[in-house]
Amino acid sequence: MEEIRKDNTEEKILEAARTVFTKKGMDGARMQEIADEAGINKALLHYYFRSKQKLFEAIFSHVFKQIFPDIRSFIQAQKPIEEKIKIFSARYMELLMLNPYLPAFLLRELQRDPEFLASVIKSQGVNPGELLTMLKAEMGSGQIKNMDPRELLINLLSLIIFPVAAGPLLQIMFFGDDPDAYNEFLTRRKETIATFILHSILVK
Amino acid sequence: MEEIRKDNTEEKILEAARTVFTKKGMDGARMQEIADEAGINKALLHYYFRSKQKLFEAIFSHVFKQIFPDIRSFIQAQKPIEEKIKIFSARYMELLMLNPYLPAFLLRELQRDPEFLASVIKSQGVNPGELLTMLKAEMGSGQIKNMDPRELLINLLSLIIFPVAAGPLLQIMFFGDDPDAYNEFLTRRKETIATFILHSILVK
DNA sequence: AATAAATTTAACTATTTGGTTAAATTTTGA
DNA sequence: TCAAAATTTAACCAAATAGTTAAATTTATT
Repeated sequence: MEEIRKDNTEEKILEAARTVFTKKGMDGARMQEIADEAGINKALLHYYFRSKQKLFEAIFSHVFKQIFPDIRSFIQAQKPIEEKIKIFSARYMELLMLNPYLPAFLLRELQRDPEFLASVIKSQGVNPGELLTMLKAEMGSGQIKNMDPRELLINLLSLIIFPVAAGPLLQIMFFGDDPDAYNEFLTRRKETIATFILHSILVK
Repeated sequence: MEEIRKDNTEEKILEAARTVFTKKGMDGARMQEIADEAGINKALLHYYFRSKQKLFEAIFSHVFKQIFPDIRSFIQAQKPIEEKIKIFSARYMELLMLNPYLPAFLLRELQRDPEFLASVIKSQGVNPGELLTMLKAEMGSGQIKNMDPRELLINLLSLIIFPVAAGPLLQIMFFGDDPDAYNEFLTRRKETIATFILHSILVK
């Protein structure tokens, strides 16, 4: 059936575009390079996606969904706050370690075109309200210290995302330019982030 | 004297280039736009800086020095660790709030060309060794909990840099797209970052 | 005033790049 | 086998852009 074939080619293109776009950004990416990476020619690339912009938007939305996944999928409401934070940071770190280019790509593009970002956020229905409410509840029940829940969540995201986004820099400055040493560090972080945060916020 | 005049124009160019490059990145920046921003024409721009690459390298090094300033200048060795961390995060936050485009610019470009980054780091003699040694000493004397000092320093940098780098995103997602609310948040952070960290690492 | 340097003007080159086109070929489903 | 869809080939166009050039003009130095 054409559909399978079409899906395959479309998949190949999207995968290739993701690779090139996340590494080089919208401005640095070349349609020819995406075609090469997908193992097709430029004519076919435009046959599937009319323009670079269209292709970019498809990639951006996709990547955005990836990096703001459905939080409910990895937070179980009934678990204690310790578990929630441990699981959240471990899962998120794993996600980023599999896609190390995503954070810096997102940060770069959202600076280039904040309006587009806003439209994606709206259309995607990203809403941290639920998470914030949950944190607020934990504070109300005295499990963790009282503070602006946004601050706590942003701290958590900072500790998870920044070390991946700044990977090349940290690797050189702190790990003797050794990718293995850096990756071991990231792996350890899956646990140490939660520890670090919990030490700070748990009411003892 | 020509020197003063030359300096003025060169300064104007560097300032303009900094503005355009940090906002749009190497790939997105246009020489014409830099010339316009500097209030000169393209011919003169090339008269001062032979190529876009040369100009970019000048900017990158400059920006890099800014964002990795001489740490000794704002950490006094004799103060207790609480003070050191408070002052460090407050000063660093102030620096970034005055230059909000720097973090995302750095992250973007270091991903585009890690080799160039490495050469800049070497030539600039950036070396966190001193800071790490200081932290290790504080741990040895029982002031703060024992941990990998790199982890502590990276946590500190994460909490400071990420919320600025992800500014446009956070502003939309957490602050109702209100720049004032977001900026107040950043201002509060000058203190809350230190509090958050100290709660986590101080030996009570 | 004379000279040299800084700056502008404006046209131009060469290259890159996104995108198109049309014809040929291959693949696929009916 | 036939028709439609997918893919390739190869040439092409138009726009953007980095960089150049040379002459004219302005500004500063002596």
